[in-house]
Amino acid sequence: MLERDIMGGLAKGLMAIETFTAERPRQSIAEVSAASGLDRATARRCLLTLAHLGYADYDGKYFTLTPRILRLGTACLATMPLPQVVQPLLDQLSDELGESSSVSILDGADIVYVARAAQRKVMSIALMPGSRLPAFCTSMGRVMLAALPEERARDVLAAAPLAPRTSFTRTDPEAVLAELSRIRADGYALIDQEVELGLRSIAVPVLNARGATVAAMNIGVSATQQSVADLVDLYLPALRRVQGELRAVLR
Amino acid sequence: MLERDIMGGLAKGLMAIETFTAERPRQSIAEVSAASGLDRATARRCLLTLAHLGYADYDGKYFTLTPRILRLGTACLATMPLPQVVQPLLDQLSDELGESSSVSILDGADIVYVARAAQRKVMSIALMPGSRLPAFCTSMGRVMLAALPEERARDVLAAAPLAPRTSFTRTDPEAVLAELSRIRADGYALIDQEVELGLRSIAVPVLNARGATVAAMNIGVSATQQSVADLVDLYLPALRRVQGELRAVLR
DNA sequence: GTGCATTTGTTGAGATATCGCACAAAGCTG
DNA sequence: CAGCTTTGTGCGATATCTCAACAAATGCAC
Repeated sequence: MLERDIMGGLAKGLMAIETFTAERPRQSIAEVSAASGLDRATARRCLLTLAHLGYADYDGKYFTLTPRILRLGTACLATMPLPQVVQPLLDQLSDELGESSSVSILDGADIVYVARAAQRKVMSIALMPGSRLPAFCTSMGRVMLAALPEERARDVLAAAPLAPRTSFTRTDPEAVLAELSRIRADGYALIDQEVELGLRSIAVPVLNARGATVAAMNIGVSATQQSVADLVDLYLPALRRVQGELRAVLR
Repeated sequence: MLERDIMGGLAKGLMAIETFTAERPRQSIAEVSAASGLDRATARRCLLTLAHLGYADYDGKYFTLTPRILRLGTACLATMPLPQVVQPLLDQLSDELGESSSVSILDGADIVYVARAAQRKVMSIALMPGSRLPAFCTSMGRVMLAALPEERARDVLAAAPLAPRTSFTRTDPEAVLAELSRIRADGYALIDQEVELGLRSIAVPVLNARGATVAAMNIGVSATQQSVADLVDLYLPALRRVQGELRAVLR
């Protein structure tokens, strides 16, 4: 923390918050200290401050985050015009095709769902706005990686370990990079059971009026019911249509 | 900030983050300073810290929050077993009735949506997990207020100004308190266009195995299509059924 | 249980960083 | 260019951080 104009206390507090995950929803002072690398005394003061402000609960031993924490994130979700704009279009698209569709944005090596219209349950995990998946093995993630300068995409792929999620997952960065250049040429990405067995998905970029990629939009289908060719023949045209509608609306 | 073990820097930073709303997605240093009450120099350091950590973007003039902020909240969302548990039941309920249903929890004087299965668009505003509405005028909010000790509910109603959202909104705390005792007796809450014109809604508490109210679940319908009697006759039984299923599952 | 080793929560003091104020610099506007 | 608003920057006062020590709690072997 030697840089001027950087507040160490804020950075440490946010680090402490991020140590709370689905696997560790309740943590003691020492656990937060170990997970964050903060001194126990510092972790303790962060947590007491969070409790004092209502962002955390404290039972004398363990801390848990309260829903108040969500205010920090929702300000950002509400900030983005995207969810409001795309939700009705997504609903319509999903109804029309009878399949789930979603819009997500890129955050580092993850995609973050910002809107979703679900139909049947193809996936085992429940996706909702705010949910995250790795970018490298998802159709939407690859679309957004393809929109980055090649060097940036390479950095993202090098930073994460590319953990396989199924036997189909491509884990070689070079193979993914090659796929990205195909995506750039074709304007869409297609994955076949790389995220989850039985799930195929096709995605296109969501472009703004200036042609910049601001998000990605996909349709996910059951591998047992739809072939790869179906995805391109049946669903790509619909995605392209909504892509055009969105492009006209987004500033 | 004279209290021991309270970190002023963290508190100030979180305040700065909370000044970002849907109405003010992009803010300058002076705007954040004015909105938060922080000194400009302090607001500047907070914002630069957030930008340095990747929680905010800075174009030299305006700051915007990045999706990275969502990590803080998603840890909490993922923490709660509720969303994953209720989503499938909510989907089924919503399909069966052809109406939107939601589950929310109480945070202070607000309800926070944690899961939602949307059908037609009755409401003008888009609701999604993380969205907030005032508790006093919503069916789910009243269900959860009714579950509090009377004194706590009185505090909540006294703290907020009870701003009317439509001409139907009840803004007298005593009237709402009387309604709460009716809700305690009947086990459900019903609102008629108090949140938005044309919207009626009925809600029941989501109880855990020990009978404690952990959330609320509702169904919202168009006032032009469903009478108040319909809500009780047609939809309450379905809500009660799901309530029972949930109670068996929730620890 | 008892004794011992380890972990955890808390407290204190010096070193260090931040806060808020005042002022300088830089844009805007007419 | 004057007047106003906003942003950037030293500086003393003040609060926090780090590190250590210590007490309480916990775990464990027997």
